[in-house]
Amino acid sequence: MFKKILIAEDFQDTTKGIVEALKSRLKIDFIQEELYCDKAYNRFKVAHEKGDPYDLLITDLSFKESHINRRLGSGKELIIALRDIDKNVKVIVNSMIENPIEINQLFSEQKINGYVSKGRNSLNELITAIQEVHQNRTFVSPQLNLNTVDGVFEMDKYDLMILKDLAEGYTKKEISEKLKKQNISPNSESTIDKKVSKLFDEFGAKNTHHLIAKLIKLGKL
Amino acid sequence: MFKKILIAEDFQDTTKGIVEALKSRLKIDFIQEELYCDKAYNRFKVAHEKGDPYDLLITDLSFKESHINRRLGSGKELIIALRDIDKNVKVIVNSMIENPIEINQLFSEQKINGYVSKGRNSLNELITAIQEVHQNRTFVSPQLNLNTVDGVFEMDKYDLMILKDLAEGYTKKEISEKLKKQNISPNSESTIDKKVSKLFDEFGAKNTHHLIAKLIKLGKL
DNA sequence: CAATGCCTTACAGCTTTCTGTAAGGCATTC
DNA sequence: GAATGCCTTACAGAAAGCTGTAAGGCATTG
Repeated sequence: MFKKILIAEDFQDTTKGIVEALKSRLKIDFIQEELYCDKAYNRFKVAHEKGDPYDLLITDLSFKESHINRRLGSGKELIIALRDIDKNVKVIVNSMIENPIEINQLFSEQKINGYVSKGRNSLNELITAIQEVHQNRTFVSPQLNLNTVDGVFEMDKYDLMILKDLAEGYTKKEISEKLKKQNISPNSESTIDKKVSKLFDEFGAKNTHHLIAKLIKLGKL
Repeated sequence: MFKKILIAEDFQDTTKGIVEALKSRLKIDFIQEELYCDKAYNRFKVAHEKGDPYDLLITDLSFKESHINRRLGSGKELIIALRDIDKNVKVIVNSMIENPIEINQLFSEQKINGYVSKGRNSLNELITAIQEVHQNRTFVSPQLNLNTVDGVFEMDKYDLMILKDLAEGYTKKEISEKLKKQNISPNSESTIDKKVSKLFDEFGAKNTHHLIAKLIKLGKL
């Protein structure tokens, strides 16, 4: 099992939960917690130079801004920086972000080894992820759907297009005209009405204001 | 000190971190964790009916959606429901939300006793909050600026309040009525219209959809 | 105390949103 | 090929959004 683990996570309660689980369930005794990306980076660098490197990083993606220490502001930046020091160190991301595109990029570009989506089972998933990654496999929280990477969005893509335009202040009439110009069908104002109304039900929104707000907060727009 | 504490929080790692801290630092031995609002509600209700009620609730505000159990979808809804059972139970909110308006509403309308903003020191703050609330005082994370508690809102806060309600699907008529009920002035539909129109100019938005989208992306809503 | 400017409010009108009904196109099923 | 279901579209009416005008309140200024 991993000997030295570095945790970068800015929520104190979350960090403590992870450390507790790692110690009790995986019997890992060297765990370093860091609340800031820069500090995590320094820890990692120093350990590497001393010839006693960390062999696993568990990091969040989003970090609150702070007045000091702001060279590295996100988990992604941290990973990129660490990859300059050690190309092969294992990395597991533990974050509430669920955007498939973003997650896939982390695997393909930052070469991360596991992705755990924070939630009701995330501590158990993290344990599994660590075990999988230790066996040189990758891990992704099962509830995430990373299938829709290439190509087939179809339905959703159409809806998203409309919603994006609405969020940018276009009226439905304007959107209808826009679609006609681009030879995209369906394109009637009426159909747009129906589509959006259907989304009200799906997302429990009262009206378009509400729907747009919800979708942006969900990171879908 | 509190004897029975109920924790409602859907991130498993966070929950474990809190439980660990409460047990080790406050020597509280009866702690119930729930990952769903509805389950927390049921726990609370049953305990109350049996004459062995919880005396503190620690809850998050945002909960991930789930397929089952969706009567209560947020911490706020949970608190409102619990207040029907027990008007006086102490409540501490532990959330990453930092919007002063929203937080003030929780104090004034839901009568919460403490608010801890998740972050690099939130576990320590939570411990302090519990001690303060146990002494019948309130607690708010010091980094939060909740100056504008009673009566007189500043320009910005007033505008933000309106925008936030719009983003939640309220119509301007409804918002006007809401303001009148709370004795906040100005409160006419007309004034709300003017205020929002002015914000269109300030933020270069074409209409309300656009404005809401921009403000959320800017992190102001 | 008259003049000025700013804010609040009411109202009018015009546009957009939202919802329901109805008709036609198209594919599937029996 | 008749029946069925789903999607697209048109249209209509009610509600809400948006914009401009006008009137009154209130404080400031000269």
